[in-house]
Amino acid sequence: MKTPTTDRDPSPLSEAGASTAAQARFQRLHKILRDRICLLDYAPGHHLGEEDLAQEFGTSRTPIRRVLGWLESEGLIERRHGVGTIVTDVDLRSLDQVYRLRLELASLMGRLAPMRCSDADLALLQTHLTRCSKLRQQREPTEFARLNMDFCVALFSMIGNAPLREITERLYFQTSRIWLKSVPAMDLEEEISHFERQIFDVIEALRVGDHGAVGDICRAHISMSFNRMTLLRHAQAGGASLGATATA
Amino acid sequence: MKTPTTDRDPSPLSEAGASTAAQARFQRLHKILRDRICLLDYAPGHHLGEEDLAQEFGTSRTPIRRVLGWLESEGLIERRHGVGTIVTDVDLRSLDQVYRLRLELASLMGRLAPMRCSDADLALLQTHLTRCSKLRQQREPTEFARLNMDFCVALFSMIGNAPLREITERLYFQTSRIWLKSVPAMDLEEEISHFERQIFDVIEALRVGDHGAVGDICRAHISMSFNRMTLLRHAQAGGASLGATATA
DNA sequence: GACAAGTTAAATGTACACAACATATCGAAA
DNA sequence: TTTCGATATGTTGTGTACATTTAACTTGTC
Repeated sequence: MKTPTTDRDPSPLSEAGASTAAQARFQRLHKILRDRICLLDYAPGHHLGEEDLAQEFGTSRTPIRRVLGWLESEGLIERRHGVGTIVTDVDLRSLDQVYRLRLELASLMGRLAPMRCSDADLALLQTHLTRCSKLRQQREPTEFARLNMDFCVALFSMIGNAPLREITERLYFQTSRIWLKSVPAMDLEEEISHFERQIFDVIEALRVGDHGAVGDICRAHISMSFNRMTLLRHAQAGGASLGATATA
Repeated sequence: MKTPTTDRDPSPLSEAGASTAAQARFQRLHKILRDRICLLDYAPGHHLGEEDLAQEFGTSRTPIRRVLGWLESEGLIERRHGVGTIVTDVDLRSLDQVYRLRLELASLMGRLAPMRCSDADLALLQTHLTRCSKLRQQREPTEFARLNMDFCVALFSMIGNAPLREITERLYFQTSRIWLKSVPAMDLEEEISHFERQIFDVIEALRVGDHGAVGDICRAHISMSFNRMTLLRHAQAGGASLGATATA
């Protein structure tokens, strides 16, 4: 119950689920650290000490180093000899490129191959919708972040084209935390409202069996979400240049 | 001179070029092993012993293990505790999925962002065209494989959208060796002829500045190449079921 | 007071010995 | 002859001590 580890998902990382104990531990640690990074528990620039992590998880540095190597290959952290391991940040130019690509990939989601959507999957998305409704009253950014991640992971896991699925997940994990950084400064209620509508529309499209529409819905929401974030950033930059109230 | 290591390419793997000696060695080993896998020097199923590699490159197993971990994250090898490390194979279903995705990504090549094409890049592609012309008389599959890889790497490095560039390279390295396995059974002269036309057309499009056309040309050639390979496979399968001359 | 060289501390990279694991081999009993 | 099992062998995973590198601190001099 503490760590579900999602054993219903046959291919979260690359291929079949963990067979040996070592691979199981590897995937567990990988997911834990990845979530900490993507949920801003480890913000960009945060220092990750191998020794500290080894002590926390009761192992030596060796398995930790393997996990860190994987996270490095995914572009989430950066290691420098003699300096340390830090969570990477993404500049606005790169972020813009990633989002433009994500728009195109979203269109392909249900078109290259039909979505793999069982009744259990639909039920899971329904729970996300319920969680989102409750969240409209709580308004906790942390819970919003986790719900967003849970929903996206669940949705992406339904993508029929395997390489597209992996790439979509990869790009999401690379950029979600950057978007998340802007959430506190945004109108949280509005964001939650938009997100709730996205979940609702996606469920509707899946229920009807219009898999192409799922991609279009996601594309539209990704686009609008990115636009709101960009607008916010420009407003902040403008306000800073005028009133000099920013931290910089 | 022995190992060019392409220091003109600012971002072959993930980010900036190797700064420390350790990272330089890592990238060198990574490129060497990746090329061996993708050029079928290590065919699918081939066993890669950590101890052997360590001895060959004059290091301990530790740096080797780091490189193997990276190759594993790229889907080129598979490691199993107590068994060994083997080069992965790709079944036809997965191969079909990858090619369908590559078609779509090719269309985006010059559309998401303009190609980064300098005069030096054009000159490099010209040398590829020259090499291809010479190859029409030599007809060496190995050289054809290397030329194909050199051209694709050079072309992909011009993709303006960084994440699309990385993904395109990644998918190419994942599947090129599978296509390469079928080359010996194909009409090599025809393949070389097609490839030469592709290079010529790409150069022409780049010279005119029609970056969108570059993607369309590549898409067309990828599509036709995959069709020829599929046709060949079906012919082999049909012949095997009729005459029982196959290895199976 | 400012600057520069040496020193110290902390981090990742490396090497090696050992543990855990899977498979092949050999042999004895039914 | 067949089958089951113990054993031998080879492979990757882990733990640990040490080397290498970087940045910050200290200290001495101009």
